[in-house]
Amino acid sequence: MARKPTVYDVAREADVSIATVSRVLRTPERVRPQTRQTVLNAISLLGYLPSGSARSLAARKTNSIGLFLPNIDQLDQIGEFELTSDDAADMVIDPPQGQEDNTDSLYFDEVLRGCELESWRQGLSLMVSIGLRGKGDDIPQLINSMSEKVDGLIVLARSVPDTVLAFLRKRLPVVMIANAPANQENEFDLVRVSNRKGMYVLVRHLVEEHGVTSMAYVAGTDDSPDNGKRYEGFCEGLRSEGLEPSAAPIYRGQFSQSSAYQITGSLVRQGTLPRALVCANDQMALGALRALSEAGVDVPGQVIVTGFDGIKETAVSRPRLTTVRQPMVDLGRAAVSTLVKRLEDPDSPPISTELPVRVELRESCEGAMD
Amino acid sequence: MARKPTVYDVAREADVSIATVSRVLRTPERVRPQTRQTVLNAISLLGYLPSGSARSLAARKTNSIGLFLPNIDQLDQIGEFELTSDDAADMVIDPPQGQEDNTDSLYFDEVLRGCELESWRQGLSLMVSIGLRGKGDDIPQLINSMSEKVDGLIVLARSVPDTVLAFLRKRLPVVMIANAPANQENEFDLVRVSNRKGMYVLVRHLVEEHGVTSMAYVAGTDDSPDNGKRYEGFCEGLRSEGLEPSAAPIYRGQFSQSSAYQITGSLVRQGTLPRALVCANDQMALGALRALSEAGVDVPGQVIVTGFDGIKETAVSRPRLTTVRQPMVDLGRAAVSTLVKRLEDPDSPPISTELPVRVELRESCEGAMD
DNA sequence: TTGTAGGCGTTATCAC
DNA sequence: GTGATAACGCCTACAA
Repeated sequence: MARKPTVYDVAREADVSIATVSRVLRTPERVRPQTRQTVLNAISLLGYLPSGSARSLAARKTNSIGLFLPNIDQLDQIGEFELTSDDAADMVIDPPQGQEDNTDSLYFDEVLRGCELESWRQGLSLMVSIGLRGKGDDIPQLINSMSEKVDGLIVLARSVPDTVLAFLRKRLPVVMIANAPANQENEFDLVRVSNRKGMYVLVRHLVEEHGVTSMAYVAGTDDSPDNGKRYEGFCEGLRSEGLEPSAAPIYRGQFSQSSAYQITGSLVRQGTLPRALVCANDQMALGALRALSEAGVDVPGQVIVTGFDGIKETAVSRPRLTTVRQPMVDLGRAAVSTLVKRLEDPDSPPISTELPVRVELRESCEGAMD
Repeated sequence: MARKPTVYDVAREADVSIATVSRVLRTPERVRPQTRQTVLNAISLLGYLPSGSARSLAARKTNSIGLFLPNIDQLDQIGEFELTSDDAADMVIDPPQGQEDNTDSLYFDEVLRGCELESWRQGLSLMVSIGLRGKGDDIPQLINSMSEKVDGLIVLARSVPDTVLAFLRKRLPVVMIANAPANQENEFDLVRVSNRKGMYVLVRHLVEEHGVTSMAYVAGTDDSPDNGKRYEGFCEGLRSEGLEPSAAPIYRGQFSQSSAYQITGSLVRQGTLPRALVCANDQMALGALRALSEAGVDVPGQVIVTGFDGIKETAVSRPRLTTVRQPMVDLGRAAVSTLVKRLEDPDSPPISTELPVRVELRESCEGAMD
């Protein structure tokens, strides 16, 4: 493979000017069919492929967009990767499961799918990157890696530190998925789900269909807007049923299985289990389920448990978990769609979209009133 | 936000030449500290961000690589996406699970993670795209979308038609994950796992530790090289234990849960269940498990079941499934690593890497001999 | 150490 | 319908 052919090579081969070659590619109808064919032949003969860089430079846009996902694991621990061909097979007995946090990645992967899909439909290329860790030192690296190569950015909540976010935002359009930094909600293009409404509907269902009057809220970290919105919905749901939210205990978890596992364990030992444990996410609901199962507490007979997010495990746990499913793929698609709008019209006011969620009823609350 | 600032703006602001600005960015040590600082100030004052296109054009490389994943769903069915803000929540009872094929995506997502990770480590940007469907019509679209913007490509097996693959290969470096088109195995840079060895070790384990002498192979589609290699390993395993491979029945599935579910159901009804069902992938093993469970057949007591791939469900099924785990993240990392080598040295001979797999023993074959 | 100038491969605006 | 030619924003000898 010699040097890559350019328009000049094609032009020479077809005996036309480079302008004509360009036209054949961009506006074929403005070229006489015969000339066009000659050029096309030359192109395929030489195996010519236009240079994206040159094209982007001239057109002043890249037709690419970037997506930042949160970093799952500690990237710090990632070392060299050694390429060694090794036709072998180890054997292990009952391998431990991965860190529980990994299941989060499912969420992101679906969002990614959505972005991929919609970018493809819109004729855009999608550039993907894991987010940055805390230190701002990585900014130069970030710049080199991505933002200089795209027309706009999609950022999943908390995948990029606020300072970096501010930096990027000054330079190119940014769409946030899930939520913006505190107090800047109406300055960003935003795509999110109706956390509040989902929890609201769920709580009302518990009261109306299952006669639950005593429920506790197992919260996530308080700095999470998701958690905040969900708690709001929880309170509103209670209130709309004539129940007093302040009478419902809050137990503070960390969005993790283990946190809810411990909390639930304590409640069992103290004998202070409510009729229903409403968890701020699925991971915690699963943790609660595990603790209850180990304690021999019947779900949903004695205690109802609900989650939030709709991760895959909810459909295979025992009992299967009632949850509020987020439309993750649509989140991605909506984000791309929003970004495209923003690129077309840079000065329009912020676009905010709230996608509906879906309450999915399963055994963990089913038939509990009977 | 006015027009984006360029080197010229920065140069003017700092009262230096554009060459100096460039040097500050690329080779800071060759600039007097004082000048450097002036330039840096101007840069941050203006919010200057170098243009990736221009840089790539001048440097004759993009520092980006592309990844093609197979398209999961039928993209044809994907329509417009309408942006509508809708603070709502539906409710459904016991929603059906997604199409079973979706679990495949887990596999790809992990590969993607690996690519992402290693690209990041190597300072490269990663461009992601779902593959193309059969028709070659999409080639122009493909060209515009991706190959013109990257230095090299990573392609997951069967995510791109062979014809398109041939086209791309002529124009830029391509690394295949899993396997190359038939009869071209030694022309490609390849990264794969030791399917053969994994199955071999598994089969020997079944014979030696569990005394299994009667086993059946539940195959995937025969056009799959994976399936072929695994079957080879199966046969070799038997042979090495003094058993005759041709005496072991093959049941032809489609890599899908339902196919194995039906096959297993038939075996139950016919009363022709072997001591062990060795499945070519996890999906089929799960299907078999389901059929056996419904028929009241004890696993592993009466029948041992094994899978291949190591998808997440294997760790939560009942009983949990013995399987051969593919190091999916490492596949991705190895692919990027290979591509980097190829880019550094375009003319070296094809690089082929085979990563070791890991046999994971769980209840579906545990204690079966006791 | 710093500046000048040519080139990277396209697109787009003019004339012809 | 086609062909010069000037951007596009950056890099990099080569000079100064």
